[in-house]
Amino acid sequence: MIPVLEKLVLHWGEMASRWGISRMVAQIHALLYFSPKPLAADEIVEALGVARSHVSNSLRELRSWGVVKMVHIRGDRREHFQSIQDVWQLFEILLDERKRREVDPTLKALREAQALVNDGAKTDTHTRERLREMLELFELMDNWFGGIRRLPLGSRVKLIKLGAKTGGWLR
Amino acid sequence: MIPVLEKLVLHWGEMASRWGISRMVAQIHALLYFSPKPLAADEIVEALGVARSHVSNSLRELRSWGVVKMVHIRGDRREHFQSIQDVWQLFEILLDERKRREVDPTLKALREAQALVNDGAKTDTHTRERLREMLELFELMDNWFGGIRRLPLGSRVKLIKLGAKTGGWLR
DNA sequence: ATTTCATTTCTGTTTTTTCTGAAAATAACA
DNA sequence: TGTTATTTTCAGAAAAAACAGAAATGAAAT
Repeated sequence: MIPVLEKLVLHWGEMASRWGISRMVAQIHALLYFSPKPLAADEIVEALGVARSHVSNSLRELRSWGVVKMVHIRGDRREHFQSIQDVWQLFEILLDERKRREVDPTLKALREAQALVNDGAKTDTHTRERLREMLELFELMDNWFGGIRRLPLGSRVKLIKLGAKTGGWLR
Repeated sequence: MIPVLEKLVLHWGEMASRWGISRMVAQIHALLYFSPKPLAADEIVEALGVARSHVSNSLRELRSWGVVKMVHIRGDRREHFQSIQDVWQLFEILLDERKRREVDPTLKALREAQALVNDGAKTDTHTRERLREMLELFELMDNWFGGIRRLPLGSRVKLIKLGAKTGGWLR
């Protein structure tokens, strides 16, 4: 593997635990994203020095998220895999996935707790107030996300680019 | 523990792994956040049925993030702990921490890789292009975050509330 | 149809993370 | 200062996650 590529793949792997995914899944994705051509499972095995079965399972996970696609290369019997190339599309999938896993379940739990309180469950005033505020925050996040998600991708990108400029918010 | 409170604490614990923190840390924080009064370490031990030492370590972590403070209760020799109560402040700390752990190191790695390429390291054209795009995205995120972070908290909240409204972005 | 190559499933091992309990350290009180 | 209450440190046990390798399944080619 070319040094620069190797460095990136290893770093992706190191970051994996912080991103809440397994190291191998992250490494494989980095490899596919930065590689100039689709790779067969065996080539991934060779590049990363890992068990064939594990590559198979990791690829399944990546495909289930929609960040990696299977492609057929003519003249080769094996399946090949390639990552989505557009960073913004990748970013979007990542964000959706995180919201689904990290926000939605808690929003649900908070609503259920609120429902219990409304039905007269015994609760301290202070607890009730904290619950109300926390639920409000999560509802707001949910709406915010829904709102920005409804815009076409191009507008979202523009919006972020605007916000990145100094003073872009001040209007 | 009151049922509603217990439900919330258990849920926080379940979500912990998805949020990239340990279960106990999350449970303790939920307990302190929703509880009407500061709690002593022993009270946490009793409420959660966990080893004293573990509570101590988890509290240290929470304090290092600044989400939990120590308070003295007169007439009680023991230390007591309470969570920051303002949800927006909590949210902010969480976001800062995540950026620090999940974005900053990768931004650094991407810059280093880019520097290698600029210094003439052998790289495929395609790889180089993917690197450039990915770095651009991360730089943008970094700037965006820096920009919004520079606003006073109140403005940030307003901005999110605006974005949450349908059509709030369309102007 | 059977042989061959490729992929997946499954079981067990290794590694990592979380958590415990005893011992050491620290701080309050008399 | 000595005594007791409280907190922290640390080594290792228990639980969870990542990973390997063999066996089973499936799919193309002759």
